[in-house]
Amino acid sequence: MNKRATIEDVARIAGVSTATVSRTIHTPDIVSDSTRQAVFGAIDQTGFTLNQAARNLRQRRANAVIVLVPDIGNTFFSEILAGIERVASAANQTILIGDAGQDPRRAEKFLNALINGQADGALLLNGHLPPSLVERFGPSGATLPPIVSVSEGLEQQVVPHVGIDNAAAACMAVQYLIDHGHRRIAHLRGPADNILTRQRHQGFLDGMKDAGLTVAPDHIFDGDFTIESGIAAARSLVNQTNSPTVIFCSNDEMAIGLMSECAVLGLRVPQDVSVIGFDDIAFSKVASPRLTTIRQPRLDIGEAAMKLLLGLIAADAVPDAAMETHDVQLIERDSVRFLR
Amino acid sequence: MNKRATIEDVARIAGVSTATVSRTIHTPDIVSDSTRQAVFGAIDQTGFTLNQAARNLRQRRANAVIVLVPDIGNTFFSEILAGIERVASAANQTILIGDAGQDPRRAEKFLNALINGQADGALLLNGHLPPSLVERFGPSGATLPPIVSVSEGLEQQVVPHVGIDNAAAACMAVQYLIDHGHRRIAHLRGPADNILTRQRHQGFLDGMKDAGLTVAPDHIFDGDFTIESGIAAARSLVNQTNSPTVIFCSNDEMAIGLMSECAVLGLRVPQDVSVIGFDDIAFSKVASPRLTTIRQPRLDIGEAAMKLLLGLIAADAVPDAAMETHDVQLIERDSVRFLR
DNA sequence: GAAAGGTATGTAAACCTTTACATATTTATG
DNA sequence: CATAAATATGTAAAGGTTTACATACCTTTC
Repeated sequence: MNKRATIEDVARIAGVSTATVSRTIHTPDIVSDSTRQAVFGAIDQTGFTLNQAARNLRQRRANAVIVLVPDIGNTFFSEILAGIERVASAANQTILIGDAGQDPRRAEKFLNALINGQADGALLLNGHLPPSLVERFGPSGATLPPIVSVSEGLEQQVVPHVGIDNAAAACMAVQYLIDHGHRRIAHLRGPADNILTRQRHQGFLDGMKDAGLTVAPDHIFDGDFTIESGIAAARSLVNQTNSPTVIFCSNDEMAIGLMSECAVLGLRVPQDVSVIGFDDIAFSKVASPRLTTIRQPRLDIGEAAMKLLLGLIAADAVPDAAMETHDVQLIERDSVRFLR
Repeated sequence: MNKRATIEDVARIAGVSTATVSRTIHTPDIVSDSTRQAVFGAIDQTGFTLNQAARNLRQRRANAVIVLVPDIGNTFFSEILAGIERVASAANQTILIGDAGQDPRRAEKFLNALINGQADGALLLNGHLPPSLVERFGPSGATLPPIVSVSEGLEQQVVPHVGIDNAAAACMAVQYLIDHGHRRIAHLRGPADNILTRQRHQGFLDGMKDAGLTVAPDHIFDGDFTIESGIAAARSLVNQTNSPTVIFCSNDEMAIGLMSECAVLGLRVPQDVSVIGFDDIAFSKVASPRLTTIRQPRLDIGEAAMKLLLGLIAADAVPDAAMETHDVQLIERDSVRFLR
């Protein structure tokens, strides 16, 4: 059992001190040619790699960030993750992914990584900053560690945020529907405690109000961002007397579930009822009919968030509440009918 | 700037030695009641948390495993991940997720975590064990660190594997199609260099052969597991004279893309052509028509793989080439027509 | 040729735990 | 009551880096 080579082994073989080895590795330029050759030779010979735990301990830095997602099995998040991953990897940062689920205690547990030195910063995709963390770092979170919220904003936005203007985007969707002759517009919302739900619903209401339209109470459906809740919405829709001409769904999963169930129930989309979604996930362009929706630049958002976080970490800066808003785009496909 | 509390601070406040604090934290039972109280009191007072880097360094253990996926934005992997995550979290293990993409160098880079002490084991979902790693750990990989391959087997299966019997599953799909009266059966394959592609294609060929059926050369389509390649397959299908009655797609993404494009091209599924998929991703049950497919128990596979890996790590055992095969299930929906 | 500056390297402390070993105290045993 | 065993705690080394500071040597400059 030959144990792993340490920097000391390399130093001995190369005939230099450990300090020189360390320098050779991190700043090759400052050592002499002969030393550099000797050290790299010894490294090759021993198969040495730096022990990260020792490095992290000494530097008091983890070179890792934690990414907290509400559901890693959800394609929406996994594409943001891909953006995060890309930037992290380029910056030689490890990402620790935590699936917080619905359990705030799990979220808290993951964020412990910030305190115990496992991570230098955090990306919050689940819209919740555990109060205990804020508490720990003094009143008003004045000295919070580097944290950036992504996509879902926080109740108290005490850290920078990267995402879109959800209300404006929802309002834009409504305007598009109105332009297409729709008046009886329904909204299938997300889960009640979600901040996106509120923002998008507000945008929906604003859009309706701007156009002088009223919203029938039974034109507001409650879902939870899952395919299943879209299916359920279709079922309650079909029993309705004063039926809407179009349903604005707060995400694509629900829209796709809803359209699928409409087909089962004999309701044609868009002839009998139109549907518009939100997010533009990959499957939206192969849904039946192909789903008109609002595209979020998820990859960009993930990349931007990670860059922002790295900046925060590098500058050793305390996060403020700056917002970085990315543009959305309405993707016109076949699920919204033009009413004459 | 009050720095973080160390175990020494806690020891001082509690009036004990650092060794006792460490013991109190990890094996509370072996210290006296009064000591325990004093230590926990001091911990609360200081807000102390263990520095993981120091712990990892001393224990020569990272309490983390690396998970290598080919594409984190793919729903198929993200559900396996959810299973992995669940078990890891219960065992207090951190998971480091690496998106290897198509670049073997990136995979290698991530697996460095095994060598530099950042991870105690690895879960390989991308079907490739970098040769350099095997080389490093001696001939025939006799002393490889704990590694388990998941879903995609390795060319040289030198580590345990958790997945399904892909050939048998593909064969089962073919039999199902034959039972439904199909004879001209096509196969839309995955990317050429993928081991799943070979296994599933072999199963397809076996199933055809068993039934005494021949496969027309132009009934083999090449895809790459993406929605887009399904769309492309539909386009080449439509130009064909000797057209198949059904297409067995090597995954659901391609099947869904194919069905969507068939609709665009005026080809009705399943009246004009039937489709069967593989994986049973969430969107398959809301595709149009609802997709008949083969379900892989992804959550189970993820959980089983992680458990296996943890066992390997705990036992300090060298992995062998054991296989753990999970059962698949044919999910019958509406995309395969019963030919009279 | 002495002083100053630059370059390359070495020495040793620090980072924060865990744990083998030693020691002190208490309890059980004959 | 002496001894053995069990319990509770302390001491100090070890884990593998990085880095402030010191040192040695080589150039340059006046």
